[in-house]
Amino acid sequence: MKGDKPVLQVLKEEGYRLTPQRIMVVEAVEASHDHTSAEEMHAKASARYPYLNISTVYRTLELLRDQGLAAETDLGGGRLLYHPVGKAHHHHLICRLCGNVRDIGTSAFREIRGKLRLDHGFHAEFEHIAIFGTCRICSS
Amino acid sequence: MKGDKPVLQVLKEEGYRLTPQRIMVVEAVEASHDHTSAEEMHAKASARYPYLNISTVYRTLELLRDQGLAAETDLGGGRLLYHPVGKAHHHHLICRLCGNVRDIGTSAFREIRGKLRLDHGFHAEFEHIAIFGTCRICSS
DNA sequence: TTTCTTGCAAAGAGTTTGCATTCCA
DNA sequence: TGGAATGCAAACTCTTTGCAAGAAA
Repeated sequence: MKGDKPVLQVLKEEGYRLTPQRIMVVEAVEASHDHTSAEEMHAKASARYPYLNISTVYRTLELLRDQGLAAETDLGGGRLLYHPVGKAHHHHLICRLCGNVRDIGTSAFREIRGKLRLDHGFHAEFEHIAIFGTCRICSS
Repeated sequence: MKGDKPVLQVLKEEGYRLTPQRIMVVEAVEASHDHTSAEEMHAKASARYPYLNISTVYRTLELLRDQGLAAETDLGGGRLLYHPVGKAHHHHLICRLCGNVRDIGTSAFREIRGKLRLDHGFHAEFEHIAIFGTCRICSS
């Protein structure tokens, strides 16, 4: 995180050009409440700006990630997901049956985090854990 | 899990042919102490049986997975990993710096599992969690 | 103008699939 | 022998990259 400056302003100050494509991708990242893939962003942004190439999306996401302006997460499934930094950390309960994703806070993991450090000397990041299972509705 | 019968015996009883290729893959899975990718198995098996196609490896792994004879895990990284079933469940501490993977038991997660069920009615599977972070050595 | 960005197409990695050939039971 | 399994090549998904054309400052 680079303070609370708008992402576009940071990019500009770092000497990067504010092209329409980059603006679109930045907006797509900021609008992604949940984690979003490059292809989803491309689809979303293409609706408003038809001439946006998927490789530009990837390049911009790479730029944002390297600048610490977007978080890249690999939750499996063969694709990378992105989301704005600065949002509170959270984990995901993913139902195998209905596919529903529910976000939960980090409090439940606080204890185990300490335990891993104590027992294994391991500093867990525990930022975006995907927990698979069965949700309340589907298991009843 | 289908009892404790040897994998090859189960396959035979289910009417699948025991080809040299399948035997090689089954042995590769059973020999994989850690999780192993299809390509690693192919490389290993090819050493002894040169005419083993990678697509046969994939097909056999799919068969073993569907028969409940091998576990498939997606720990991210763009590839699927396989390991024998029957081994005790465990989780992984993966160091972002040195890449080292350390297995830990499930006891640390027992508590949180109950918590998720209580608080969210969510039945977590918690079988193969990948926890990223920094290991003892790298963080010192 | 001049360097940075983009688009396009091609190349990757990992995985899946169609089809003719091979081979196990 | 007959049906299942394999090998091969092509396709497929997601991502990266080289290079010429285009655009921001």
